[in-house]
Amino acid sequence: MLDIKAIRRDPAAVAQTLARRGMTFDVEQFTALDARRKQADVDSQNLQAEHKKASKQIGVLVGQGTSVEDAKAQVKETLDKIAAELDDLTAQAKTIQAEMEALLLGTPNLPDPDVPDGNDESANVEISRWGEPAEFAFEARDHVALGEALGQLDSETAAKLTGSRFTVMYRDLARLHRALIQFMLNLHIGEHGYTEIYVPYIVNSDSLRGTGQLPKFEEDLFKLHAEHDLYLIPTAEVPVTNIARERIFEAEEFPEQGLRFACHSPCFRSEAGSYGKDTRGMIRQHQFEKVELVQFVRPAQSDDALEELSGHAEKVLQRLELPYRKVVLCVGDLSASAAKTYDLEVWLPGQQAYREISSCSNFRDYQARRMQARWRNPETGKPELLHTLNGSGLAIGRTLVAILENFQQADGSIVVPAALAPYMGGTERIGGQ
RNA sequence: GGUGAGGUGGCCGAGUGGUCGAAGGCGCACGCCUGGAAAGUGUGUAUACGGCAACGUAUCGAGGGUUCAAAUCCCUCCCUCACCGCCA
Repeated sequence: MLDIKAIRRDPAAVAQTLARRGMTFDVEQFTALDARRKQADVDSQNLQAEHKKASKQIGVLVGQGTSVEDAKAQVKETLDKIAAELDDLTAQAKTIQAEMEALLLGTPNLPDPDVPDGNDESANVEISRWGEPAEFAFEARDHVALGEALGQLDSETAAKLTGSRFTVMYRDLARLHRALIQFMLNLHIGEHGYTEIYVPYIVNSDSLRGTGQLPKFEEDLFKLHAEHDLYLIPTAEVPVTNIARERIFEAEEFPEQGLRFACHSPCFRSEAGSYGKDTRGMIRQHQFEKVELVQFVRPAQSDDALEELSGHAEKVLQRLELPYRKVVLCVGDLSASAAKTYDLEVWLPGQQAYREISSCSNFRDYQARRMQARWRNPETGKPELLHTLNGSGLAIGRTLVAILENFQQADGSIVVPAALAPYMGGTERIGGQ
């Protein structure tokens, strides 16, 4: 949610910045609505004050010994006059208030000035590359062919159990999948200063509103058939970020470098609107695992924090010896809540392409304002909105895909990256022998 | 799942219809006292919105209702605790 005060200060500038996203922010509509809101507020509040005063007068009179009936009679005329208008005015004020709320909730974040223009991913700008895509002396296969040949990747059985876009894994592949989770968590908590956290995988609608999945993107979520609004999490970002919701961190519990949480969780996405996309293999599933990094930082720190956080995700790829590139998303590819996003794209020999494996974003105070996530600034003594960031560090399924494809051998076996050795119980190669 | 008791300010806790945004205490801040400290003592101490300000409005788990007036009464829901039942 944007700061309504900032919009008031310079609505044209806000409209101009949002126009970069291809979004029309109607300044006149906003200004008019805001003026109506304020007028309705003032009017109803004044009337309420009068009403309250008259009511209290009854109390005072009764306290002085007047009978209740007599006291009522004395102020009846005033009260009747007020009552005639009051309901109408407060209802009006509420409606306008709700309109404004809806407008703000539906308005996306302002992209940072250094985010490039563009309509879609083709306009994303590459920042760096790491590693060399391997040259194979044989025809590189994709992860589906490799996994099925090993007899360890089985989408057919998953389709029987549930449906499309699910996977069953066996033996070393299942273990490799688990090893990746352990490896990533240990790296982030051991070397990058993150606190490990475990959270619910089912959240309420307040949490989803806080991080921005609601109200606009309900169709991407799995909603539970329950009396109250409960959803499967689409990412650990939701529960982890929301631990700060409606909370004020005191300065001593909010260190200079901010709060960092690393969380492994399954993620559930309906993938509505992605029919036909990535239908083969494990790239786009309804259920996948991810290690998520979430940071709460002081506003002055969030620029640096994004660089650091994306660096933490990069470190995972480097340790796993997976070639990748880093891109900054253009405005058109930026999610609604984000001010700036780096994507890490890993090289997939099976597709001869770089594919997204991590997305690291600075949300500035956009999520924090929705959540009322604050810290007490010792300089002012006042609660102030903090900044939130998150990034995948990394998506497990896609990392598994990358390992299969990048470490494949001529005989179809897979060499296990050295970094995973401690987690694989001595297995250095999957398949072959 | 059943039964019972509860949810009030940073914390504890009083308040069962009327000058209650809320007694009292703790904590915290500042001052006095002191050579310094402790003790003592005085003052202050929630958040949001509107207003230059005085101040106004809202918030006593959430939502709805009754009433001139609700922390207080009624309804629905959520949560916590205790006991019982069931259970990975």
